[in-house]
Amino acid sequence: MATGRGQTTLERRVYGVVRRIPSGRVLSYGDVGRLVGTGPRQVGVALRRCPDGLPWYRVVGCGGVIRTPGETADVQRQHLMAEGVRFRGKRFSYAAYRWDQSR
DNA sequence: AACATGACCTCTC
DNA sequence: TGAGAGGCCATGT
Repeated sequence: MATGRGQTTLERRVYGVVRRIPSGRVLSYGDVGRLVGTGPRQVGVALRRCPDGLPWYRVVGCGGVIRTPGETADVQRQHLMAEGVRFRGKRFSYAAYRWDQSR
């Protein structure tokens, strides 16, 4: 059921941050949560809404791991590789591709 | 108002 | 290095 508003304030904040992630860069659920002032799980719930045009695939699990369930995981990996992320098996170096806002 | 759920994270063995 | 258990906290019922 809709709550009246299409999305909550928290969701809008999450989307706002995710939208700012540049191509070829990634951010973990935990980091996004830090930025918007909430926990990692809430970020996952928010991204599950997945609005059109949102680069949701640039949000990954800690340590450069795809935490997305089902076939969506493959889609995400394809998107990331297309932006230059080089996977090492099923993981990639999160430290190397992490979006550093200060730069 | 209370309970169950979840695209997570961190600590321990 | 890898696997398991606990903790968190907003959302939906």
